[in-house]
Amino acid sequence: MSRVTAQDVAEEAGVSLATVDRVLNKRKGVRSETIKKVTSAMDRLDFVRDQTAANLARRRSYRFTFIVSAGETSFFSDIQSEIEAAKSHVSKERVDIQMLAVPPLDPQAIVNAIERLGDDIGDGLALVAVESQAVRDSVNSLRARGVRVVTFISDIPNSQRERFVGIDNVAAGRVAGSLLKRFISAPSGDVALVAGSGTLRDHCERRMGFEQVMRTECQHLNVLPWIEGEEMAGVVEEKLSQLMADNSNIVGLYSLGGGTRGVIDTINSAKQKISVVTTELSKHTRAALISGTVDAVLVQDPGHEVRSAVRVLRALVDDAPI
Amino acid sequence: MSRVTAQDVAEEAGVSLATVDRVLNKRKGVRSETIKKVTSAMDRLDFVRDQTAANLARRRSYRFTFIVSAGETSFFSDIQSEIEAAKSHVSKERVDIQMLAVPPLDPQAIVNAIERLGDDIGDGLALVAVESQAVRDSVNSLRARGVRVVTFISDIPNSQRERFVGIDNVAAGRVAGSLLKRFISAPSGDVALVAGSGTLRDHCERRMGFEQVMRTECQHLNVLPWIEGEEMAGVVEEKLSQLMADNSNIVGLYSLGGGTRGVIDTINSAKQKISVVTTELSKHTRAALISGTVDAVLVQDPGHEVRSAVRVLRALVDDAPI
DNA sequence: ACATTAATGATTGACGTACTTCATTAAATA
DNA sequence: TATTTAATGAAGTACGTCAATCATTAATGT
Repeated sequence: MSRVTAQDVAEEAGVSLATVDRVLNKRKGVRSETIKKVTSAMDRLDFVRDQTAANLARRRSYRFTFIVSAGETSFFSDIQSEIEAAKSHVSKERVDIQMLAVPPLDPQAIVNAIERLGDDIGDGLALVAVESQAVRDSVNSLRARGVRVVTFISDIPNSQRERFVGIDNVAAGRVAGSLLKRFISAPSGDVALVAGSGTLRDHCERRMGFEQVMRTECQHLNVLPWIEGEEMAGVVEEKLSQLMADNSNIVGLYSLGGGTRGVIDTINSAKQKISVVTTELSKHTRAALISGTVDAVLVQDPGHEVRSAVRVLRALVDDAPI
Repeated sequence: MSRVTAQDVAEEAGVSLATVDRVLNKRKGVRSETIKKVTSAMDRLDFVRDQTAANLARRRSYRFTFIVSAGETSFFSDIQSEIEAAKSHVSKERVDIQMLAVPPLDPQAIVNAIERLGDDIGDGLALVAVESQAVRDSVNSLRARGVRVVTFISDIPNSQRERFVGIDNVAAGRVAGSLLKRFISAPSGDVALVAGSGTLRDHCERRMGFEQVMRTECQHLNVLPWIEGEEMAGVVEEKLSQLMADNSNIVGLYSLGGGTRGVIDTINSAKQKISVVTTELSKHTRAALISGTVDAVLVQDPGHEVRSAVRVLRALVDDAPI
């Protein structure tokens, strides 16, 4: 009934506990023949090493850092509270999480934060990334130091980050596109795009997916150049109301992240009937969904993302399959 | 740097380690005054007890049982493989998971399985429930024995199950309804509903949400009595093609779970143009989505559900907040 | 003042693994 | 054969907590 221990393996293999330990931790000084004896005994007995006991003995406690944007959007404050929640949850299992909020859309701020942390960054970093060569370099040098790095929400491809935790943003953009296609009944017209910034990979990817659909399936619709709101509702509101004043032909809008509240306020005070698809579920979008201002909201669950990031980082540190 | 231990707390409080332990485990024989000294020392030092070390000392290993339907739908086989994946993942952390697949839609099968398991059920049970008094009683008696029980995917309200892990099915139904509303351009017509069974709470709830939207926002559409496919593609295909042969006025269809493959096959071979919304992402629905047979698929991520169930069960056993 | 009870300390051996040290054995080399 | 080298065993300490035992001290009742 009770679990198989390394001691059991030792007996089964006819060797000493010390040898099993040497095999387990890949230390030298064991003949390949005996290694085989031990490993075969292991899977004969279905041995799985008790990672928690191992961590105890190693006196290893995982230390992870989360760097997130301090944007004023409720999406990011949601993420922060989810990280806090995860933190107190996993602290019972010897994993410490520290969170750093940096100014949004500022690659240098991220780089500085990483520099300032130094070794205090711990065993792993989860990063809401901004695409920039400086950040990429920073990530790569962390990896060279053995720090495990994952990106979440927004990715930095071509960097040495080991994983991206999050949704398939291109697919999300495509879904938004096909939804908007259905919602728009007008025979033709313009479609507005509102985003946070072109340096955010997730925004670019959603845009890609969206434009794919528009190009192939909605020749009757014309996608306007996107509005960059820099994660601030005020900026979005200003730029968007300007755009809508200039252009009375807008029939649809896709808010693909950042400053959705500004979008909602603008649409509310406008007279045009516009079909709207947004990202991020918050109290604002929820209300707008119910009132009919917004036709659909594409949700990503921040709690899920945070927990996945922790899980993946832990697996990376343990060299376990994901 | 290193973590605060119970020993540190003892020194800070000016008591012995034994006393701290008594407080920690709520054992008797400590004056309430001393309890206060200890607890205040604890939060002065930010002590969090190392749950993994505690489990080791207690030689506690969590044992959970998952009971799922052995339905032929790919949704359930997905769930089964996700459970297998979770199993090997958490086995490193002294939690053992056993999975039992029972015939679908058979409350008695669930009850029998629980009886047969006896104490072998372990510390907790995660159950894909079928609504029935027998199952409810069975769950309640488990709870009385101290076994923690959560339902997932489908709930059994009014039972003593402690949590439901899964999506808000009423909301999912509403989303399906409002999507279908947009997709259907015909001025009037009938809408077909395909489900697994009325004894599955999740199906009923999705139906509720769906009909809510239809009733309030789609007076031009008439929802037909639902088809129960009993989780078998063949049955669905038979009943649905019959229905479509009898009724040429069908303009929309909501497949709210179970036997979606049958729906797709039927629609494919029919000549009518019908707007379709389904649940469960699988290779069939994916293909149908791309080919245009299906207009939208509402996904729930089985891996996420399984991991949540494990997490919740563990927290329940530890008496930790969720 | 004495016996009784309750509260606390001190100590110890688990739990399953990591890691080190020292001794022993076997095999390879001179 | 003597000597070096490599492989293994045996034994111990540590990690942070649990749980039990026994000894000690303080508070209570008679």
